[in-house]
Amino acid sequence: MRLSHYPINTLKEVPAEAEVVSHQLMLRAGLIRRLAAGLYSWLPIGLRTLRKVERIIREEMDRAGALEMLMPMVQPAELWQESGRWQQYGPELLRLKDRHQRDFCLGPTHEEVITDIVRRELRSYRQLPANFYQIQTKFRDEVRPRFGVMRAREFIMKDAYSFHVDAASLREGYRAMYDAYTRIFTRTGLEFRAVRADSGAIGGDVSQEFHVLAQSGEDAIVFSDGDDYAANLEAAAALPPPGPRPAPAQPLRKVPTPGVHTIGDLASFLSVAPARTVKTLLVEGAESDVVALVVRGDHELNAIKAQKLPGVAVPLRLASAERIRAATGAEPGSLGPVGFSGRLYADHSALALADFVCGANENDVHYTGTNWGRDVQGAIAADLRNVVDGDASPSGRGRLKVVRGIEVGHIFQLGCKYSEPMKGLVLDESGREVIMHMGCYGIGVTRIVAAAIEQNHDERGIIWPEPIAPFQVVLVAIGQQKSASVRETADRLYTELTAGGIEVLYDDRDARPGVKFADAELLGIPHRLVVGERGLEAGKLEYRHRRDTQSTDFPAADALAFIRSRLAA
RNA sequence: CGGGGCGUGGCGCAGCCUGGUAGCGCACUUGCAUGGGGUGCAAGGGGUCCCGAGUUCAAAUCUCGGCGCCCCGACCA
Repeated sequence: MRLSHYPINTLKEVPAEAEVVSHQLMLRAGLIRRLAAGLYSWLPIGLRTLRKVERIIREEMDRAGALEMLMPMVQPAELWQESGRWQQYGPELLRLKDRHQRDFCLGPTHEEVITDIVRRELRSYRQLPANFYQIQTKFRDEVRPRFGVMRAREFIMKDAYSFHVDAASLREGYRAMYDAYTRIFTRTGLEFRAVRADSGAIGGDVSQEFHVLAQSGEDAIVFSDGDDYAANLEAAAALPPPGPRPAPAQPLRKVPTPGVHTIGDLASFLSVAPARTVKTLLVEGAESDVVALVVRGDHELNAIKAQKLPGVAVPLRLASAERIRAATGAEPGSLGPVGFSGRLYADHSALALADFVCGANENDVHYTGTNWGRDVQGAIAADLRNVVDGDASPSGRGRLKVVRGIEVGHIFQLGCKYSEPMKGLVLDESGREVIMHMGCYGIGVTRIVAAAIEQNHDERGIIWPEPIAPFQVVLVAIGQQKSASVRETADRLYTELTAGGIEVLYDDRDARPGVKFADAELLGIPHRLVVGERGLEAGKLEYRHRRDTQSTDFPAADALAFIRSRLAA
């Protein structure tokens, strides 16, 4: 492509709405433009990268034996009522009516539609296993779309659905998708990690997420330095500390703590480590009561773990101030387990403490020297907290490390969650009707592009991983308006390289060198070729990789071979 | 949804407090110069100041209502 014929401008200034680098750079480089909140147009250069990502996904899905198809984005309400999600899904599901006042929604995902197709088409176990996928636009009316294409309302997703006679076949199909995903993310050139996940709203039993590692990631993921254990922070188990709890050494004592409402305040007021204190959170119970959750002062409550406990309302909600007062007689900030009469869960680490500090359920008063058993009865041991750096790995080997990640893929063994209510049945070998087992597998295609930039950029702009760069080579002609030899050489190179199957972005604009270099770097094209009068006189061209700090000269005559060798490198 | 902030040429912003001619930088057009790291000079084009109502002789500016967007907290590819 010749830049002189490309009318999209790059931006020198950062648009105010863009907070994260990938969003800023995508706008500045002219890859995307915003239409409305969470809605983006893909401009030609951005679309080239998007298509490359799609191509890699398509090739690997095909190779894994999945069959591509395409389902409508607009879906009838009946299917969603059948699966029960018309009620469950909430406001993220964009609902609409047609001219006959019939209810529809914009598909946020396609389990219902595919299950409907499969239950009509597949009758026999002999047709299984089957895996269907599509690369298609999804719509989720996000509460707060942000970070550009990273969390947009409309986005492109690759979604695949597999169907099996039994759980064993599902596990096999799942494994095949795991392998395909590993190949896909490896091929995109991104640094990623597969982690165990909580299956959340989509449901099912087993699930793993694929994360691109990046400081700006919205998710916390943890892995062990001792083996291959890796999990989303939400799903990472915290082990009970080893060894028995020390015996009580101090008497229970009330101390006034005026104005102390946080663990930080408490720790400095009493000069104790936060790890010697305990915080008590009251949450709504399942039976209109309140449930107390106790974690060590320096730990954080894990909401996913907490809402799985018997008696806790789903989704997890902190109790209101009034309910807290009614249950304890105190305000948040002075709560504690001593004398609490309702259901009481305590995290393993909190339970391992002796002589700890906690609220006294009396405003501005705390206890010191608190001990389980002696002062608090009926605490149920549970894993309630987020793991932290240095915790022992649940695998039993190594220590955990917490890093940030961007979720770009998620695979699930759904089991019969959809096929059962929607009657996805086939006949098995013995002629009996059995419910199909189902897996589903998603990739955020548009999100991969943003994640790639988060992981690969510098102060000058994007640095595309080669497999998904919009062009392989940027050809910069310097002073071609003045110099016929520069112009002719650059034109000839462009023709030659393009004919040789190389994707070249040819900067033939009547612009100054600085402008061209700056744009080439902002756009992040991996290989840069410069044609200038200076080098040409010596029969040389200049080559520089986007990650290099220095250019290298090479003979103008071997351009094609030279570039080929660099592309292969 | 709850809390904070912002809506002024395509983009980034000033002006608003203390009402009276709409301004700066980038981008764009034209000309001249320049020609290896966002070049210089000059001349231009482009704005219902988010919308509506009110106060006033007069509203970008003050008041009220609406809409839109951004940022901070519970979800997801």
